[in-house]
Amino acid sequence: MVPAPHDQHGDVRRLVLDAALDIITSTGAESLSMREVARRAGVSHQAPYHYFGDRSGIFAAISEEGFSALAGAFRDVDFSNTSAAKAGFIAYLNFARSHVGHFRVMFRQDICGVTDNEETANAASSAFDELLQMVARTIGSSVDPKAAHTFAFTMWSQAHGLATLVIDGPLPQKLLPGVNLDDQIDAVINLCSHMVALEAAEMGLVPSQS
Amino acid sequence: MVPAPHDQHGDVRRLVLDAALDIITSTGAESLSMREVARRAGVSHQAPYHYFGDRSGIFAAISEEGFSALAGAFRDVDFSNTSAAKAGFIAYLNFARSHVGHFRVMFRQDICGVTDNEETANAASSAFDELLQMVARTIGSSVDPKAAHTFAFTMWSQAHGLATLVIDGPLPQKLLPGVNLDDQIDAVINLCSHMVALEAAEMGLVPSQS
DNA sequence: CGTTGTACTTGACAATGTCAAGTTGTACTC
DNA sequence: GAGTACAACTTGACATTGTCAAGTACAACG
Repeated sequence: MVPAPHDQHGDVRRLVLDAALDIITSTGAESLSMREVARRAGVSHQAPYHYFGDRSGIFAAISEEGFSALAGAFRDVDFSNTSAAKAGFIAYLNFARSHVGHFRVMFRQDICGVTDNEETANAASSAFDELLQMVARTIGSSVDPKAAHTFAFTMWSQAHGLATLVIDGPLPQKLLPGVNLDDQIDAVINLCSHMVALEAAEMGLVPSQS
Repeated sequence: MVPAPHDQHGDVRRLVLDAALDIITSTGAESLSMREVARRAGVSHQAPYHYFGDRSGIFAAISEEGFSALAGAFRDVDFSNTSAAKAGFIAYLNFARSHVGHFRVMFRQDICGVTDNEETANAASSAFDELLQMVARTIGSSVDPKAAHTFAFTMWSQAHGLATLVIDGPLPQKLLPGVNLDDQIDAVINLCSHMVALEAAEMGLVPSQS
């Protein structure tokens, strides 16, 4: 299901995907209608089906794209100025906030279809691998895999929960008066990073940094 | 829009709500069709509209119910055996896993409608208040409100991220071989609680407990 | 006994998801 | 260079959906 081999005029697949992302970003994934997507992409109402099979095919493609981009974002993190943990949190939040459409879809396997698309699964796996490497940077690589996994799930939960509550959840409405969203996010990230550093230090593997 | 004043035969409102929750729990919120709900509840295809106005009205009602139940779950937490933090994490996860239908809806204001239903907002507020109390139990009540808020958002993010990744996300597929889901969840909760306790201890407000 | 209001139901219609069957153009063979 | 094959669409059709409008039934109140 790779892009067409001979695509002469404008890449319809991309047009469709971008139209879908637009809709998802502005009105959410549930409101995505195949016909509306087609209309925005300027093609017939069946063209999207040609490329993606059905709605969940579009979601699966978006999900794959999202996980690839997330893996890339992790890979490009600059660890020189802060702890690996903090840099990771920031990268995750930046990704979520700049890829709202992708983010809203990629963790929802209920809408990506049970047809757990292989490419999507691969993209998700490589993002997870990057996460594990970030964890290794934080707690060292000599820890046993079980503990490393638990640590990874924990950091992932922290970042993911924050991103979710910011994007779709009620966090922005719960801000204390006078505190703006960006500052609040920073504060939470700092606290998370600090807690992670304390834990890592207690594990005796790396010195507390940050 | 409280339940009808004189409801003689079986409570249709409840039937509709339960049918909706069934569908959401098993196939997700997007696949909820008003007509299917009506069919399952054994009423005409317009009965749900009478009570809820439209789709988002049903979601708002479910959301309200969910936040009330969550506030109740927080209120009923037994703090005698563990730290407040750990008890809170456990309560949150238990709630999410036993109320999948509610949980899938309540944090998605995109589908609950912009008509931010007042009752829903109140229910959400009281759940958040309970959370703040739990935080006060953890870090003491003498901390300034800004720091307490940040702490609350942080713990909420941890719990919420974990719950989300477990219920709709890919966490269950990323388990190490030989580790089961419940044990992994426990391990993450333990780590989170420990980190929170370390942080609280460092803040010098309460002794590290757990 | 008439009025009012709630709790629905029935009917209708435009829009949607999706199947089936065209149409067009490129590519490759013989 | 005619024929075949195949990708990349389009057009048409149909059951199903969300939602508006109008009806019916029945308790409560005066």
